[in-house]
Amino acid sequence: MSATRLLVLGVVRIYGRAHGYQVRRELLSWSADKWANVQPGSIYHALKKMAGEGVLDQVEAEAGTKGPERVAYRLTDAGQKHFDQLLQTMLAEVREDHGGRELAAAVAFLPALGRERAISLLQYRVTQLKGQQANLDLMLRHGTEWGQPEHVNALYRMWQGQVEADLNWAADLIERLRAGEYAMADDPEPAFGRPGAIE
Amino acid sequence: MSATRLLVLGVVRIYGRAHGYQVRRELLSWSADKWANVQPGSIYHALKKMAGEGVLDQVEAEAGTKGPERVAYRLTDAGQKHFDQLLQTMLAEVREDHGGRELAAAVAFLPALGRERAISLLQYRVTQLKGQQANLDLMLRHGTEWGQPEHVNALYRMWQGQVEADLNWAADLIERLRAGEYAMADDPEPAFGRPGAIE
DNA sequence: AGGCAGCTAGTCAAACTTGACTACCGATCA
DNA sequence: TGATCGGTAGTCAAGTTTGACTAGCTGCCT
Repeated sequence: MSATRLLVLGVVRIYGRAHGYQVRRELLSWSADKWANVQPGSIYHALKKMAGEGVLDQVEAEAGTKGPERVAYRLTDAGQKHFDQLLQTMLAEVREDHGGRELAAAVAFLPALGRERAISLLQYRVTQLKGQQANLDLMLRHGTEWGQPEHVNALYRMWQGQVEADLNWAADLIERLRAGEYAMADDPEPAFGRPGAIE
Repeated sequence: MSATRLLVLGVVRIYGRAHGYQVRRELLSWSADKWANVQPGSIYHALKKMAGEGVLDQVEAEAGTKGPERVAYRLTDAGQKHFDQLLQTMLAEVREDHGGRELAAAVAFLPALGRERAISLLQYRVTQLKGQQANLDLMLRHGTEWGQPEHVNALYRMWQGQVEADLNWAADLIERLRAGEYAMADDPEPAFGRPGAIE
């Protein structure tokens, strides 16, 4: 539902100022149309919607530039906050993220969170996932007792596998971040030599 | 996109004849509003749409029954075919199934496929997943060479984990089906004693 | 010069989803 | 008796997504 918003907002943030087609092209180059299904219409819609909400500012294109309209946008302060908010929520919260779309979008902007912040959000995610795991275990054990057809177990096993994979991934990512892997926005000395690779 | 269709169609199929609220209640009792996000509007919409397409027949409610309208539906022959078609596709095809919604819906009706058919569809799925796995491996190995920011690796690892979980689940389900687990629609002697549990 | 292929930029109707809302009925309870 | 609570059945406007379509410009070929 808001994977599109995050992606659009994030791309505008990267460019500082961007018009619709620019966002569209960038996202296409990330193949985001596949893993987050962002279609042109959704992008332009999100842009307009957010402009209406005040998280984006419509900046007129520099005069004299030829071609069609080309309306450009820029993040407002509220926009920055909104971006952070979305990013945090999507990384930390599990909810029925339809197909990991939102999580994937969040990971795409991972460095924008600080290293420590990313780590604690992921820890929160891990906690939630453990809770889900416990629930699913219960379901599997006592589900058939409670009159459900047995093949529903296959469903529970599927969800178990997904939750476990997510859990392992998150735990692994936490460790990598702790080890200094990946360049994060708040890393000191962003000089050459790559700040703190595996060491 | 069509998880709703399959669920609605499947419930009507089970009842033989059902009206909207009945379908809605049944799906709610499966918590399908959570794992497949089926909301009332979608259900009634799907029902009408499919009636328009000829896969469902509008049967008038028996006269004299009180209360509001209560329009009932029944599967046509085309409806049976459509149901089979959807079920097969969603079980076998991986595609960007947004959040496993479609797969979950398919598993809910697993017994409706025969045992052998379910097995071969799952085998097809396994094949596809192996292909995806190979692709992701490539991406992970040569991705950073190709100018992508390193944190994109976290994305690939996430997808890898998901694909692997799906793969293991499918393989496990195949074995369980082979071992005779779960009552399938085409099992011989559906007598008491549970046909062919683990043996 | 003419033309046409392809990129740029975005629009739009149709489809679908959301979930709050209406309205009817039976039962319970003071 | 009549107020009101909960279950039944469905509608509807608003919001969102889809992806095919329009239309201007540029560069290149002939």
